[in-house]
Amino acid sequence: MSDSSLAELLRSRGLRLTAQRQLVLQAVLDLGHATPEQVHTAVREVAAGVNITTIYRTLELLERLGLVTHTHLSHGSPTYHAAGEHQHVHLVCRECGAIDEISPDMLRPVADQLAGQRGFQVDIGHVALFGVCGRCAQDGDEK
Amino acid sequence: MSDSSLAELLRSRGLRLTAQRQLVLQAVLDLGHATPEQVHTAVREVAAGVNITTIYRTLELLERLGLVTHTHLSHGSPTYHAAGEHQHVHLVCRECGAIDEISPDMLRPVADQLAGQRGFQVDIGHVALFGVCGRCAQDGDEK
DNA sequence: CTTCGTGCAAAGTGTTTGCAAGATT
DNA sequence: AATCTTGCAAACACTTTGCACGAAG
Repeated sequence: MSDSSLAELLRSRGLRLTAQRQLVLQAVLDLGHATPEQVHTAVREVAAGVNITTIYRTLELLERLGLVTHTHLSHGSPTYHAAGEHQHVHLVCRECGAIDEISPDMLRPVADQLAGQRGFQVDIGHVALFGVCGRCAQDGDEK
Repeated sequence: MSDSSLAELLRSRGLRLTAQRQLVLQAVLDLGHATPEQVHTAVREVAAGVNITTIYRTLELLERLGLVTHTHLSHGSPTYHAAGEHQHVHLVCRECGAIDEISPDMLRPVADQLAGQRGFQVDIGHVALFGVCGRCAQDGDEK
């Protein structure tokens, strides 16, 4: 389904549809959100020879095309999402690293306020809230 | 002022008070928020020979001691803050990279809701909201 | 004088770049 | 056939580790 839109987007810019590009996009769609490394692993399950360099280049390309975006959750590598999909806000636990998702509606009032006050357009689908999750908060109390 | 608390914290754990540790803490306090590299630069203005390795190790130590924390704003290096200081929420512009700060009060309702609903304790002082700042939003429109 | 901390150099990650061979249109 | 893409290898930026010397308690 999104293959056709990928093909169109590429064609309209004089770019080419390749197996790698389809596979990377498919991997991001399948994985929900994933690091370049995770995408690489997923892609290689189907096409063994694909190089990590191509993953990076393709993710960047797909982002320029507006098909995916990325966020930075905690340390290390960025996480890629399909763009325009069910957006979500990430809750990242500093203790255990768990990543939870909540509806972006929760932040809408804040986003509206910021847009009104200073014209800042919050990318509401890619917010990460750091903190301590319920489980770890309990564990901490017990100590 | 915080030198004394640093000294106490170190002593209570059998660790030693060194010039480097004082300087790194001071740099973080002075800079408000800074990357390891920026801390390094600041420290070297006072003590030329201090190695970047020591900056990393000391920031990690100060974080364990609860004196500083770090966040990830956009790509690249983490940003260190004094812990417990005037907290702030970061607005990071995806286009121009500008970092703005707003009061954490704005997020308090959201934080309270999350704490109530699922026990997630948002680290409200270290939230980064990504998006497009007012200036870049305008520029984008004109294209 | 004992143990901890630092500097230095080297090894690790994760990511980007240059270029020739290969694929797509 | 023309030009975009890929793979490979090397370069990079940032961070961590091992070890011997130096410093703090």
